[in-house]
Amino acid sequence: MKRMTKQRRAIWEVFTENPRPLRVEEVLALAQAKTPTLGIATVYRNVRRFVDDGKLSEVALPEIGMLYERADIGHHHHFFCRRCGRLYDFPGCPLREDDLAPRGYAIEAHELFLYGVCAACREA
Amino acid sequence: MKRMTKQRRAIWEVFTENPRPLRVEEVLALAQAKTPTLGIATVYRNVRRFVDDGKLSEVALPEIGMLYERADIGHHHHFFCRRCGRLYDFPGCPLREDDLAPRGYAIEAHELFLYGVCAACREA
DNA sequence: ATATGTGCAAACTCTTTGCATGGAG
DNA sequence: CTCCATGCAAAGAGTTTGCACATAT
Repeated sequence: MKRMTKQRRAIWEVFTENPRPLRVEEVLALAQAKTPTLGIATVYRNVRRFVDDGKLSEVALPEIGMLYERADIGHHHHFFCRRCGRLYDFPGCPLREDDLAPRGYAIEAHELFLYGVCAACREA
Repeated sequence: MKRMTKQRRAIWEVFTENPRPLRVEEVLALAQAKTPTLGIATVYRNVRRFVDDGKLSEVALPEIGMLYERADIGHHHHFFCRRCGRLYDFPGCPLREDDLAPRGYAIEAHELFLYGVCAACREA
């Protein structure tokens, strides 16, 4: 990361101020509050860059698309509320990779997506 | 499903002859062997239709995109081999949905994706 | 005979890239 | 002062849609 421009700083701040998976369009909207001239190509270039540098993780959600969140929050999974459309981080992991593989297969990583109704929507 | 055209029949046959998740481009190539004039728009329209009718399931794979497979093969998960790029169905499921939800959340569905190296690639 | 289905091409969405300008170091 | 980064606009990839023609029923 050679130069810290105001655009790059604004994009990074969006991720620290919003600790959940964000879409590129959300990042653009939130960062434009700080740097109004910001263009979407710059957002794409910077999130890619942050991912390459290990500062952001990609969250590729079936049906929803690619989102990004800070990489330093540890292994966890995601829950998508079908009623309100919000995406939640669920801490922890119910899986042991050793138990998942048929003989001969080596599991190196996994992703688990949960769908349902969140606590807030169930109460409403 | 009002009419059984030769295109629709060819597309369906591709799924019965290839019982694994298929990309739209694969479906097109395989079905064109049966119906050379087949266009890609027809494939898109038909897989959508089959999904709506419950005959195909969508398999939305992070990083890979949307694939389709017969809906009658039951609950299972998918394994992506990082070495050869093949996608495998893994029978069964290591999860109990009841155990996954923090208090107040209702889990209605889940998807699990596994990444690693398949048995064939490990032997090679 | 009639309306659904097809094929083509244009439109659309999401993402990437080329290039001239701007600004961090 | 240099070179990396930005903004714009154009280019790509993947998917959807409008329309006239073809065809299953």
